[in-house]
Amino acid sequence: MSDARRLAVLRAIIEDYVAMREPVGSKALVERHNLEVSPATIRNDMAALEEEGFITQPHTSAGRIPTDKGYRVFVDRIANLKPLSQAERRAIQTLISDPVDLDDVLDRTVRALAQLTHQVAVVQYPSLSRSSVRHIEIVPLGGSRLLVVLITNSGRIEQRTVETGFSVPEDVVGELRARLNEVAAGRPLATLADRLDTLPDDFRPEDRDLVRTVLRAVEDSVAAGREDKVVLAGTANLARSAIDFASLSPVLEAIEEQVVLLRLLSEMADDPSSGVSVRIGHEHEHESLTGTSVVSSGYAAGGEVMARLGVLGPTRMDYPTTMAAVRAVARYVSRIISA
Amino acid sequence: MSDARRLAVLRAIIEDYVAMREPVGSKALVERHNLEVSPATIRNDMAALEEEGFITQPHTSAGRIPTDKGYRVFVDRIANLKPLSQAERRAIQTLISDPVDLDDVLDRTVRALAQLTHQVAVVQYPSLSRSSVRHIEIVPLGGSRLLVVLITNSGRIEQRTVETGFSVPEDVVGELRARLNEVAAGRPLATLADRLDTLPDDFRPEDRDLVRTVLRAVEDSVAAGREDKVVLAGTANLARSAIDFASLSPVLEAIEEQVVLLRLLSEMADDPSSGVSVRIGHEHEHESLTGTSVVSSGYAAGGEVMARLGVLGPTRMDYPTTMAAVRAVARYVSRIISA
DNA sequence: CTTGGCACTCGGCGGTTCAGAGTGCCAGCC
DNA sequence: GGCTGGCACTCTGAACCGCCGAGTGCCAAG
Repeated sequence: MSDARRLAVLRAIIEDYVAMREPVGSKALVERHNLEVSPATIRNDMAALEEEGFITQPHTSAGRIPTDKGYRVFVDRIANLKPLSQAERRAIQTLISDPVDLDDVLDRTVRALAQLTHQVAVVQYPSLSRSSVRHIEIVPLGGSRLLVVLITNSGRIEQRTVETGFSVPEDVVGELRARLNEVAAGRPLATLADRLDTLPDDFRPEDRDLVRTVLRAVEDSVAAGREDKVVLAGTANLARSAIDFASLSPVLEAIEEQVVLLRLLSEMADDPSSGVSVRIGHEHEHESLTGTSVVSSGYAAGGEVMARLGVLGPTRMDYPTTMAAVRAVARYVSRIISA
Repeated sequence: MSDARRLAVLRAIIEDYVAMREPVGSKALVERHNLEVSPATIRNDMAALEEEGFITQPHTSAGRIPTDKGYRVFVDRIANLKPLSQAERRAIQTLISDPVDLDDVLDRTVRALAQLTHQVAVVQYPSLSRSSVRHIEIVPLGGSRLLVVLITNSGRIEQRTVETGFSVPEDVVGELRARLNEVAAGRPLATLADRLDTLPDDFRPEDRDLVRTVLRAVEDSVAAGREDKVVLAGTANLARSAIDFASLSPVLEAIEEQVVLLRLLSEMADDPSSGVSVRIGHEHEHESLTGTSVVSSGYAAGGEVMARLGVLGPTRMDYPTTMAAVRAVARYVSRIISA
């Protein structure tokens, strides 16, 4: 038995199933793909493929559908990324052009991704702990409250209101700001926590408590649970792709619980050759998301990978196109952010 | 015919229909509510109510369901807001406690609202044009770019990167910041545009272009389409409440298209007595949202109404409870923000 | 190894039947 | 005049049935 043909059959089954959304039979297969053998031969191949666990029958006397394992070998060994059309490339550029700030970039990015893939798109904000300080700003809010604004090299801006316990004179704020930036600017946020104890020593004794309060606010931004943030788009695509109600609800819930999404993304590591990462169906740990695949890619700011973006869709999805779109968008947004 | 009883019948029909999600018949009605008349009598009342357009039959020989008009008189004349339970009040306070900033407040608020009402919740960010300047911050980003950060009295923070065309010395930035805040602080953003032409005159001639650039960035934040922003939660509740697929898709799309949501909210004005506003089914103009009602309320920062929050749900919803929840959350968030 | 033939399986579709819930109407009653 | 019980009628939804067709597995022959 030709091993190459069997893979061709698997490919054909997946392509047809993705397109038609219906179990595909041996006869339809030879008609729509020029396999140059008879249906009976295909049936033998199918039996073998089923034996190996790549395809399955919903019930006796129905066609075959791919299993998660089947999709996996399709992604790994059979399919190639399908290059984006000229129009699609232009669409990405148009959609993400002229952003006014980071929020805007990510918002447009996630929309572009949703539109391109017709699926639910997710974009993670650049990780704070992997960013460095561009500027720390301190703004008196009147009374004894200060607003601490942290601006990172990835363009992300975090703010915290802090209660100092006493009113801070304007000139002290000014000096504090100047000194703080002198010390912190350019420094990775992750290393700031280490110096939290020693940093105040550089300041006048009477200002040290104040410095500690401000630094704690900065550190707090990076603290667990605070630093991660995602934007979503394309939820409406769910209604189109889902077949039944039951499959829709758990996905909506996962989307709502952004923690789940974040865990999902952080579990993934890009394939070095394609630059994207794919989790198919039960490959991820979330029971309710069986039937859902994730295609994601890291994106970079200033050369270093900062966060991930990607899409969620039914395991029955067009992987080559989706993977290509995710990769293209990730590359483009990296360029924009690093600029 | 007793007019009071007819309203009681309408109330009973609505309550049962909301609870059971099925057309309700005359017999079931007398059994579940002590109306103290026979089913036949109720049938006469029902015929009259149908005549007036408050209820309708999906088909002959089925029970009755309320029409949008029926819900309307229910909300206006029959039902009272159902006070929240002690547990619910506590839930609101717990969910929205200890916010770190405005984003956090609104995020928690929208989640609380979704959880309380089991529906899709929407919270609009405080309107910029109704806010005033608390502080304008200018941060050099290196090269010829500046980051302009606008902080409003409602706690909202907007940022824009501007290209000055030349590198601006640190001390000019410092002076600019100081002078700008002197002039702008406390001033309503809406009036800032008016002074856009005259403001630069207060500065040194060589700095005026720079001032204009910065001011344009501020003004740009308030410009149409930029200033409106919403947060959403509870999308997963849709899957629970919707009966069929067709009713779900348009709502998801409207949610995606935040413009639609914003228009929807801005069309509404609070009833002075209850403090909330209700749009039922076709009462709003969006064809695809027939079948969807909106319950919303304005919320205030510092005494003035800044924006709206509310929920979207099926016309078949528990209005008394929903309205009470929306009102309670609006009041609570107003208190938090104004603090 | 491939192929045509063949018997078998099973889901989905259309048609039919049936019970139940609900209605409208009417005549009688208070 | 409004309320009520009785009655005939309507319509949906569930259950049932039988058939068609797509699809399979197996086998014997090429």
